[in-house]
Amino acid sequence: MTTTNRQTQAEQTKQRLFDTALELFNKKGFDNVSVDEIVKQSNSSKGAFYGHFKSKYGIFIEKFKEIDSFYEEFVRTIPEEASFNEKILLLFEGQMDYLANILGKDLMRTVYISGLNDTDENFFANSERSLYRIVRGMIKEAIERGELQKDVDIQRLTWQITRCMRGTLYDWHAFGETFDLQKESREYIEVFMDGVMGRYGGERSGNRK
Amino acid sequence: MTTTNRQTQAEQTKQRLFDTALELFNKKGFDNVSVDEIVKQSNSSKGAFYGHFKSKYGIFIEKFKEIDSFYEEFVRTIPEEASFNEKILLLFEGQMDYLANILGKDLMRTVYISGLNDTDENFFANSERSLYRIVRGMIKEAIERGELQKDVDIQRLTWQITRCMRGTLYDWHAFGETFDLQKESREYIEVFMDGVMGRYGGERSGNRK
DNA sequence: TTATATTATAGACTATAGTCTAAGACCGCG
DNA sequence: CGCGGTCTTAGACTATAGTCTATAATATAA
Repeated sequence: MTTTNRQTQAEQTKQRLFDTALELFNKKGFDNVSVDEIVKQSNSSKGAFYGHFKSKYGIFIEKFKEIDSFYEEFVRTIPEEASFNEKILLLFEGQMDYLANILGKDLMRTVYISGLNDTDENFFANSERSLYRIVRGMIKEAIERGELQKDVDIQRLTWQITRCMRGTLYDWHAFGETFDLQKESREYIEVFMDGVMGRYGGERSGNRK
Repeated sequence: MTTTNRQTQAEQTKQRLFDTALELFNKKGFDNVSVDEIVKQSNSSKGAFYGHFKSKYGIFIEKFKEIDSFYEEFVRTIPEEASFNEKILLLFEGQMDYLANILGKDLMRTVYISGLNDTDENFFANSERSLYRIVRGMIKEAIERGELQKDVDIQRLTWQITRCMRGTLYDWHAFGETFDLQKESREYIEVFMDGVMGRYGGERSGNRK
């Protein structure tokens, strides 16, 4: 199955549309860029655009998916010996930093809007995302180390912990400029993790239960 | 400042648009109803529509605001003697029931989309909402009763507890049909409240700290 | 190599949310 | 009563996301 010339061309067209769109979005904001503008500046066409992307949102969603390689990189910087609780806190910190400073608020807003529109088949619900695999891994490790009880429902806890992210990120947009993402994120997950450790903490976690 | 005939007329037009729109939304779904269709079926016009509502979303947002009178009613059914923790759990249960069975998922979806679009001046961020006043009231009461420590940051805790609602409701849409709102809501807030009581619980709460 | 099938792209077209302006109806005031 | 001003509404108009169809270029198979 060798790559034909035509496929290469198509890939280049897609890349050109992608780069141009991102550049325009960053310069003028998602809402102030039209698809016509993107295709014109890419010397391309509507047909090409919608052949490569499902919608205008598709550009930002594709960019957003890069976050998974960030996660993979980032977890490697987390010290092996840190406790489960510390690891989760570090993950939140790193993630929020990446979202705010690399991807940006406008991109995240559109991704969250898509999550509400494509009510099925959206990225959040895909349990194979790196993020979910990483959190599941941390939970499994914590169980092995006796930090969490053996009978924790791993999948459920994964959804719950990542829901803390989604809730905080939603509020980041809903609450406007005054919202301090890092601070809010940390304070919130700290409380939640207290609850988690109180409920599911194993013998090695200092849990009194 | 007596109500003029003209104001009455306008109010009737608005009401007609409102009722017709809701009827159509419920019948066909928000995305499958056009504003043209609404105004035609209301024997009205675009000008009238946009004179009364800020956008197509405005209809559902206005309907959503009715939830505040529901909250006011509902809290009166919560037993005075219940603990802070129990009160919060009951509030969540009642709320989710109302949202799922009275307002409906489609309405909630559009309200949550609006929260992401009108990044300032949206309903969530308005701290005078009944919901927020009620939660603040519960927290204050819990402090008075010694269930929470005296130095709890009331406003912060209010935002955090209600963020549990927002996170869960976001997931309700993002995770499609398999998501059991009541179950997810309860399990999530239980963990969070464990964290809250562990951190901020007073002498009367059985907190060991 | 030629004929047939496939596919990427161009761009006209559609659907629809929201804007804008004019006009008519009603209001309050003299 | 009548006049100037104001509010409500009608509906044409604009902007724009997304669809659809035709075409040309390329791939494939004989």
